[in-house]
Amino acid sequence: MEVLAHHIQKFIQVSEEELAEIVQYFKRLHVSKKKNLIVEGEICKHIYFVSKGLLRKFFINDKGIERTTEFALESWWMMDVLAFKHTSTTEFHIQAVEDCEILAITGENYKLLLKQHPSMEQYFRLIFEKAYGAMQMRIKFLYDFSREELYHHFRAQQPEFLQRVPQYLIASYLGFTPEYLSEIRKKNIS
Amino acid sequence: MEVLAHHIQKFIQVSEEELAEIVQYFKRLHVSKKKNLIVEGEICKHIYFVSKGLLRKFFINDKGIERTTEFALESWWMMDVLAFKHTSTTEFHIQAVEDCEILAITGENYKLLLKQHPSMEQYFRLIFEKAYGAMQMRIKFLYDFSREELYHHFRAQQPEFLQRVPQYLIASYLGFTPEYLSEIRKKNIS
DNA sequence: CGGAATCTTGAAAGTGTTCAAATCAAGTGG
DNA sequence: CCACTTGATTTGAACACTTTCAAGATTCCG
Repeated sequence: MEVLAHHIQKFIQVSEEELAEIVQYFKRLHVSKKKNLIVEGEICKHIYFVSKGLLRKFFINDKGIERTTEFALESWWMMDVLAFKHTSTTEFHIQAVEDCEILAITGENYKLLLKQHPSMEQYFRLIFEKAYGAMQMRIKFLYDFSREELYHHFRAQQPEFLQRVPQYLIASYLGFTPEYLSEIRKKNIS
Repeated sequence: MEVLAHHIQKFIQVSEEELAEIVQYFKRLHVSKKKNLIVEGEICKHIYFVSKGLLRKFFINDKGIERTTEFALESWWMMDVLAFKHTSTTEFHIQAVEDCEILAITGENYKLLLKQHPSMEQYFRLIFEKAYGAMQMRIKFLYDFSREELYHHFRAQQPEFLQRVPQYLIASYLGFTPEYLSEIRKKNIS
């Protein structure tokens, strides 16, 4: 819970007492490597905060191939926002890449939390502003770079993932095949 | 201003009096076709609400080609969130595709508005939630579909744009060349 | 040690781009 | 209202980037 509490304090001013109340809306989950928090077709009842470990979000296309759309590590939020907002079925899987400690909050508790603690409106406004901003830049990169350039950019900007995530998931995230990643790496034996 | 007022009321409960105060934080702009609201390299001082017309956001890549990353029509917000948050230079241009009526708010007024009218925290939290959700789905489509499929999907989901936006901008938005769009269209003379 | 999962290799096939030129459409000034 | 100029769309051939498939090499884990 301390990781979340600390994260909230980075964004808004809130007393220790209120913070103690806030974190009680969350429940703690342990998820071991390769286990799913939610799978395609299920009603999306929670959003997740990573206090330890690394999650990925992916879907399976009509050829049966997994495409990873997001990673989340410590202090990142992970969710299917739209499915959560509407309490509808998700098209995604959320899976642990490493053993994880997760804080989860249900839709009901989310609404209650925002009602009882209006300063959390500001916290989530800031979180979503930031997440939206990151997505706008991500779209730009997807439009600007070739697959090979995406790899070099990812490698330069987020080297921690290369340490913690197997190659075939990196390829899945960058939108190409493991074979092609292998080829790119061969060219840059540096 | 009515368009914005109406939009706010769709998301939060707010009295007519407060609404009247809220809209005063915005200034009204007329932007004629092909004119820019902001260009690459400028400090991003505003976010924009489209009350009439159609905007696009684009950048220019190293080959000098424009890539359109977003469109916005009536009642949509348009912004470079990150540059706005940090009052930094933007990498984007925001341009009118048609003659537009725009409501703009500065960073200072945005902060003031949120401070004076806390219910606007909720409004923007909901706006960003939704925008973030839309982006998550957009990323999924970009990962899931070929360029040709993206066109068919766009055509099916947002036909109003095909009416209002020239083909070369559609191509620019879908991430391919006008020539290729032409080829796709030829195959589907239906 | 053995088996499964991951990573690499290379050739053939596909998807989308580039370039140059032709056609079509639209707005402007006379 | 026509003629002209510019902007937008189409065509086709050659090329580049990325995938597919099938196989082999390597690493990880029980």
